[in-house]
Amino acid sequence: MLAPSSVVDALYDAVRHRIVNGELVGGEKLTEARLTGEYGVARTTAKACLERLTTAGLLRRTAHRTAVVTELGAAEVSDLYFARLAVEGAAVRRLAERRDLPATATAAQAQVVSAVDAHDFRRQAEADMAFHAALVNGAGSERLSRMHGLIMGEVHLTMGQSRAHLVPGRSAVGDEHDAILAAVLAGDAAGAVAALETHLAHAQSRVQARLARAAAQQDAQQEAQQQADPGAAN
Amino acid sequence: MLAPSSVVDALYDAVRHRIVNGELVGGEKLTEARLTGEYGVARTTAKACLERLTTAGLLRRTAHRTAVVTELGAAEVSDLYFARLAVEGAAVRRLAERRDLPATATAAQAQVVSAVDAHDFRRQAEADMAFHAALVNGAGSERLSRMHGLIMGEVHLTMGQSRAHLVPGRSAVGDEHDAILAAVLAGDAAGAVAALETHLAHAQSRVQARLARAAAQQDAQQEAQQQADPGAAN
DNA sequence: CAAGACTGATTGTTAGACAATTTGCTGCGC
DNA sequence: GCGCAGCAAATTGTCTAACAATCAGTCTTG
Repeated sequence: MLAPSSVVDALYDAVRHRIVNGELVGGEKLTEARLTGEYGVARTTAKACLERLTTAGLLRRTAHRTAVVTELGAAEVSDLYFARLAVEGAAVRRLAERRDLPATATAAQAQVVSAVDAHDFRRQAEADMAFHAALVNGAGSERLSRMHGLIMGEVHLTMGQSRAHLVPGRSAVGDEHDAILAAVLAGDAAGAVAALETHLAHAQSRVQARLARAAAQQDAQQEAQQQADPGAAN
Repeated sequence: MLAPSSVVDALYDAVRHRIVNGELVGGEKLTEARLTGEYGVARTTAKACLERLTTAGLLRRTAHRTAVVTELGAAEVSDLYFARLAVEGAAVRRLAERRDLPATATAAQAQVVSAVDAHDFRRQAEADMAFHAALVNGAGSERLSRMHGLIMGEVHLTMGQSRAHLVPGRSAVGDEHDAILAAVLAGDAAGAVAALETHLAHAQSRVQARLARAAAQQDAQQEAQQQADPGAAN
């Protein structure tokens, strides 16, 4: 893993990690001056970095307004997974048609299983991302990979938010990944896509459930606060 | 159509138009200094613009090297259409499942037909882009639209190169568009996707044929030159 | 004739400046 | 007390100028 030669690249990676690791929480503001101060770079560089993070979906920004760390709502998560299925589905279909099982995918899958066994959520998330990226890259379409990269930043975001999530069953994730790989290997395009679809549906429902819990918790907090200080009600 | 409020936006649009209209030909170099001089903007602005054009696929650039206008080869066109089918296919499938015919799509289709009748190739290309964009946007997925935008720049490129192309049959394009819309309206998801697939396949084969002709022509030119000056070979 | 050094062009990054815009606050009138 | 105009601070958008790093071609030299 070589260090990025460009300052903008390095800064991008640094901030990206802080975001997906939850160090920079959703809704937090990120001014150009802040990056300038924290990393000792020129404002021009900071601006370029923010622009990239914005196109990657990790930040939201409109003209003349400060960039804020993306906070995905239920509808947006749903949209994200729809787009994800479109891209990964195309990749998996092609892989199955060619009976081409990318070595990187099986390697990543092994990492997932190992991380699950070790209860290492961070590593599991990374390996899961690597697995899906391997499927798409394995399809050998530069543009499909680019499109995938465009949305995987946001996907990573939903995983960062789930650091403390419960492990589903024993390891539904591992089994579902295996099902996809098996169908690909069998040359069963429709089956592979179907397996991918159910896998993504499960993943999404976990995210949505956690989102709903978080929203309920926040509501409860607000209510409690309101009861303690009724005058401050909107 | 409001003028872009940002200088970078305006510059981006201006250069983009010059590229897709063939004024800036494939392989041509675009330095930051050149934009600075031609448009009277700061180099910072020019650089930001070039970066955007690069992510849109209209330019190619590697670190420390001058950006050049993208020139698509046969393999890249094939890849482009594969990615395109993945995105537009997902959109059309969703539209059919909802039996949702976007008004913008039918409007764009009318424009296509009218442009075909008028033999106005430029307008036909624009309307065709608008039609496909309307299908995707009609699906209502922000991320799918973003991904589509990521590759439509390159698609536009292939159309700009075909300014002088022959009209296929009478208007296969119009009929194929109609077939897609009909299937969507009938709620026939599989049929709509299939219609889209054949449409895109035809479109691609036209582009590839033109590409092959151009390559053959270039070879012939090279050969003639070589015969006139044999010593300069290789 | 080939390998290496030099030169010009180009990009990457920084610093500082100013205009335009947004935002939060202040104070005014009601 | 409340809404609203306006002001001040913060922030972004763009520009100018400069220097270092890198690349492409040329030129020298053995």
